[in-house]
Amino acid sequence: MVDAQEIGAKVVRGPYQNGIRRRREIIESASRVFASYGFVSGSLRQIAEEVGVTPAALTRHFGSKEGLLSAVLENWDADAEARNPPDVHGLDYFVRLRDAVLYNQAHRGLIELFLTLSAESTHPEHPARQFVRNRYDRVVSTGVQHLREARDAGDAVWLADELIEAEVRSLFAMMDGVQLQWLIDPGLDLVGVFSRALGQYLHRWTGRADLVPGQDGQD
Amino acid sequence: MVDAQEIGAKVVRGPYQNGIRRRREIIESASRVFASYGFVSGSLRQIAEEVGVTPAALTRHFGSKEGLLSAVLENWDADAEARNPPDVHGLDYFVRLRDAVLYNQAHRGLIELFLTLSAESTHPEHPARQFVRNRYDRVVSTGVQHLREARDAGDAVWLADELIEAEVRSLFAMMDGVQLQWLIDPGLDLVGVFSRALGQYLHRWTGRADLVPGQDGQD
DNA sequence: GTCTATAAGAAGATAGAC
DNA sequence: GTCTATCTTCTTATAGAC
Repeated sequence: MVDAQEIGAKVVRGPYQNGIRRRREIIESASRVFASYGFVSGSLRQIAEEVGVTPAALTRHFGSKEGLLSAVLENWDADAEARNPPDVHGLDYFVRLRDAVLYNQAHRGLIELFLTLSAESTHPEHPARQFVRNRYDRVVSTGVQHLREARDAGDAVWLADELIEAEVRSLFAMMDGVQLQWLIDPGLDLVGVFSRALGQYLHRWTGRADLVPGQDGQD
Repeated sequence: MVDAQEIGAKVVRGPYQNGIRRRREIIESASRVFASYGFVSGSLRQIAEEVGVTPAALTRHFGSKEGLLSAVLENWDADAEARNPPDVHGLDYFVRLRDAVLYNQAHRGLIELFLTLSAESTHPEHPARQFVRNRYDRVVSTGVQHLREARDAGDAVWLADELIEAEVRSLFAMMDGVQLQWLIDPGLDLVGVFSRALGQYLHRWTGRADLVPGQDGQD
């Protein structure tokens, strides 16, 4: 990689550094605002105020409000991708979901953004519709792949492929739903309820009882 | 009941009838709009246009936009209340959930309204926040009550009360989540995925295998 | 890069005519 | 009961100064 400051034998004192930092600040602020108010109701003004610039600066950076949404979604995806280790396979993938929920509990904005945009993009003309749908397809097919792997390796009981998809879909549905309940009532023992239910899925798939956590959600 | 038209021995040609019908039309239209766009983004203009009146007529009827939301929520609650038969107890209550999902599938607006408002009211200052939270508490405690009843009658295995609440919460979470997936991708076999997952809960609670439906979701 | 100023429109709500 | 007309505020986006 060539350092941008040395291109053309002339040292360019960088406005770039500031621009990149600003861009990141804006995306983070926009994520918060879209998470709280949705894309339609969240305003550029609000985001600009949080960052400490004017709304005009935002459209300058991202072209339009939808451009900003795209940047937020890309950022979200990249974050999520970077977070899950690539060497986890089969049943371990599902055991790890407990960590994902733990992470979400500590980063409320993430799950808020996901659920808010998901519900909102239910509408056919929502700009994030395709993104949400593709993401769900990806998540489900990843889950299916891992459960199939576990089955073929003999770690899980035999399940027909259609049943595997139904199992994976209902597991992720439960995960989303519990997180929604937690958003509505933060007093809920999110990790406890989730990991117990997760344990029931693992128990059913493997026949092993040692995968069901205690009632406090600890192993 | 006294007929309003006969009060005071004089026949009053009723503007009431029209008013009541209008009111119902407005509430139905508002339910659709709030379901599609959420409360914050859904506009009085849009609703007024659907009904064929001006926005001023709406604020005349309901005082404010929030007043209209209250009417929508009350209407929704009353509908739901009227729909579930009161003589269903214990395990039957959960078996009936399959019918509820079937009904929701045929009335997409209902589940759309619920999920849209739930996600939206995640925000502390949303006017429907308390309503959504109370409704969830009611749903969960009703479920807990029925499962406890089943347990005490010997229809379900013994489960500690805290475990019962976790089971009920994860079941309703799964139900919401599957419905969300269906809203995002209407091609999904909603009833199939749900009733299979429901069957797994019933199977776990009772030990009976005959409660798990076939892979096509039929009994 | 960020600003001010402003365009062009849509929002909720109110006043008063009919 | 519903209308028209109007008020105030807020929206996204653009033009041009610095």
